[in-house]
Amino acid sequence: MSTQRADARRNYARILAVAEEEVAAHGANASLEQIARTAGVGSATVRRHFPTRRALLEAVFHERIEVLCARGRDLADAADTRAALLEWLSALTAYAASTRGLAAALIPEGAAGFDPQDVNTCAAQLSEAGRPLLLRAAKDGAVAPGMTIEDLITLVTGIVLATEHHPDPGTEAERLLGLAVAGVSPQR
Amino acid sequence: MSTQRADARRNYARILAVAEEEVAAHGANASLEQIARTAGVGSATVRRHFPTRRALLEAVFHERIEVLCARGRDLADAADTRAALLEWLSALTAYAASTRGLAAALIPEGAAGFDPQDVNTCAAQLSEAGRPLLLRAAKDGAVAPGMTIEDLITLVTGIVLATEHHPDPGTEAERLLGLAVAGVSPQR
DNA sequence: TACGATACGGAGGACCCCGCCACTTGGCAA
DNA sequence: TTGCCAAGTGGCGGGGTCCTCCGTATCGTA
Repeated sequence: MSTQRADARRNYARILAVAEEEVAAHGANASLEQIARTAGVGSATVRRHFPTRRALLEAVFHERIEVLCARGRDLADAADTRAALLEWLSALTAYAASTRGLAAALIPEGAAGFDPQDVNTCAAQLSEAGRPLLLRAAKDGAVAPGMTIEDLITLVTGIVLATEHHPDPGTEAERLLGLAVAGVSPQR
Repeated sequence: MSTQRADARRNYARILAVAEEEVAAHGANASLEQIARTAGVGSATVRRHFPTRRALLEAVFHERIEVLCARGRDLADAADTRAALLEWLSALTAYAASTRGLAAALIPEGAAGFDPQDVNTCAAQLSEAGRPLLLRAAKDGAVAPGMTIEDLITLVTGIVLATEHHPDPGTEAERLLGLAVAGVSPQR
């Protein structure tokens, strides 16, 4: 491993750093060209390290996502399983809403998304982190049956996507999440 | 009114027709250039009739949306107010999920969206149609208080956006809607 | 029929993504 | 240390889009 040349690794890091800022500033489809320019490398180099835009986005968000995963692990043995799940969802929502481009990176690829060894995908990473919380809560009967962690993440992603425009995306997104959690119109 | 020249009106119609197909085929950001080409007009003409991409999308979906509004009116005096609201939401979801680009057109503009006389916006149109249903249901205590029709539409939009990729977007979107309606984890 | 406002569309600039390919450079072996 | 070769680089060109400007054609009317 790491049979990579030293300069290649340096460039990788440089590009990643610049990409972080650029994505934060201009959202999910920041100009790759621009990133290359301010990183001081050719555009081909960017494409070499990150063959697709998604690859770049995922790399950018990877460590950030890790924080959420850690949070999930912390909550894994909380006393109140329902509260734990909800808190994690809330954290996810807040985080996605405050990080430009993250939601877009979470929604699966265009095609009937099955690509080999995509385990490191941000979405998969999050699923791993959240699934235990959902399972525990389900065992306590706190959530509707037949619900998967992917459902929840998709829901959150959607909410964040639809509120990105809003003056205050964060609180708006959390409001809608609360709504969905409580139920728009639960059975009586 | 209609002080428009005849050829202008013809072109408008042609462009709109082509745009419908093109958007259906390639989603919300179909190539305006391409639309102009297959409509047999210059790209400037497209931009003249529809200054912004949103304007074009809204024109494309306007009549389609009207169907949903009519449905809302039909449901306005149903006996079961809750069922009426839910059915409308379901119809909206199904419709948005099966019509490429619609969801994208529903999410408000990038900037802190306040543009004058935007009453004819698709979103506003839908709000008008759905609000009575929500109000009636709320009066019967069937929905959580403090919820606006915009909230619901945003929720649906988000769900559709996040499921667009899915092999079967329609059923997936409706599943998630059902989930949100029933509540992910309602209070006991 | 002639004229003026209205509408058209092509050209050109700016940007972007993408693939190719000749060149440089880093790291290993002698 | 030196030399070599693969790994890595970046610039260039092609194709595409969006957008604006401006000379020109056309419509509708006087």
